[in-house]
Amino acid sequence: MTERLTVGVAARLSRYLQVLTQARKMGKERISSQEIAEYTNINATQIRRDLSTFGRFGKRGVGYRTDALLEEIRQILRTQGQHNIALVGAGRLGSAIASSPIFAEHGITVAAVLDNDPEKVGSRIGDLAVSSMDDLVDIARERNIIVGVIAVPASSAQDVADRLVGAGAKIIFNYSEALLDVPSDVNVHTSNPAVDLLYALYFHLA
Amino acid sequence: MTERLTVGVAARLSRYLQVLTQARKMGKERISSQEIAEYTNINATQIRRDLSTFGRFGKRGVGYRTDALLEEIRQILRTQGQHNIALVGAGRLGSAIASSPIFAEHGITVAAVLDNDPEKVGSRIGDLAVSSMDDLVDIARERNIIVGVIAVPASSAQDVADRLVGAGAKIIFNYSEALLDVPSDVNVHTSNPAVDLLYALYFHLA
DNA sequence: CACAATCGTGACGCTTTGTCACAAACACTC
DNA sequence: GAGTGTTTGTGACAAAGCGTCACGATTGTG
Repeated sequence: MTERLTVGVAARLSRYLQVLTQARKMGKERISSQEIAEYTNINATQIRRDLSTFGRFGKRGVGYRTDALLEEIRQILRTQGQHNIALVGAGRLGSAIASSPIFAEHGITVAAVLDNDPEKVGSRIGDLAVSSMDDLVDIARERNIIVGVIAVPASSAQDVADRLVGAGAKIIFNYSEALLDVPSDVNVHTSNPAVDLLYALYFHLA
Repeated sequence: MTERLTVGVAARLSRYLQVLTQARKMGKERISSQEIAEYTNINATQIRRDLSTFGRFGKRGVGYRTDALLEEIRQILRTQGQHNIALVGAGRLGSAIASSPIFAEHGITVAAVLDNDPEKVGSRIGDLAVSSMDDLVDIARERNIIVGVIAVPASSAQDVADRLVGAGAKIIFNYSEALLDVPSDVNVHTSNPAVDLLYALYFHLA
């Protein structure tokens, strides 16, 4: 067992993953640290240093093989397998997430879409049927789900979070504005585009 | 004119902003560095240090006044005003973004929704009419827009990015998987939930 | 073979962050 | 109004992380 990566390194590896995935899709077979640097705004030397910690993946004078490097990074992050996630909320945002191809590319499967609204239960989103919230516990157990995504209005977000935790979720992606109260062994990632935007604006104006 | 903040400080201030906004909505009039720390996983001492760089906003023995601190931070980030953004893509994701209350709370107005599809042009999303992409340049000039949000499939994302740049956009939020090529004075933020999820998974499994 | 490109890596200094410690200010109770 | 507990503001210092320069090693190309 290798030591645990620091937050910074893991974050940068994730960025590399993102760039490499896209590069592969665009048919690029090789990529240099310089090119990755342009897309990520991360220093090229830093990139090489990050990668060389885990092995010699590149060829001098040539660069890295896109495919191979992608696999290496996934291995480092130990996320090569298939992961099932549960999505709560079958509204506009939920539908958008469920039908996005972005997850499948990274080995993540939206294994269930759930909603409280009886009218939505049973309807189809992509090739998934919307399940009732009452089935959450069973579904989570059956499909080995530890990641939940919350795509409901802020008013019911805490309730959904409680139920996800009750069903065994350990990682929650929160797309509502609500601040969630969860046990300390559960990890919440709240995404707030508005705040990210203000952050970006600051650097633009400076 | 104060000096420019470092990336780290600005990022943390943004997190505080997020927490404070929610705290205010929940009717909390005062908040302590300790409480902010619990929601952000940022050290309480660090929080106090960050804030004290810009003034003495808190009261010893009491904490910070939510309202006042919120305003202070917005002032530090120089983002108190009203900001107009253009949203391209009137599909599921676009609609979800356009009708989210999350932006209004932070002084950000979705000033225009645009789409290529003639069938969508003219239809309403919330209280906005969808405009044609052809009107982008005019709209951007009239409403002083420098921020564009891309909510279209990856295949047309680069095209949209080019047109946004042509219309004067300096900050682009990209919700597609595509890697975008833009001039160096334009700032691209690509959001990839799948990669963020792998990142979170790594720390869970470790 | 000469040359250009690119990786891998040592070295070093700067910046940022984490942490302990503690005085000053405030609220509350009795 | 004295005493107690809470919380901020801040100094000091150690640890970690990052940026950068430099340079040899390796590979592809003409």
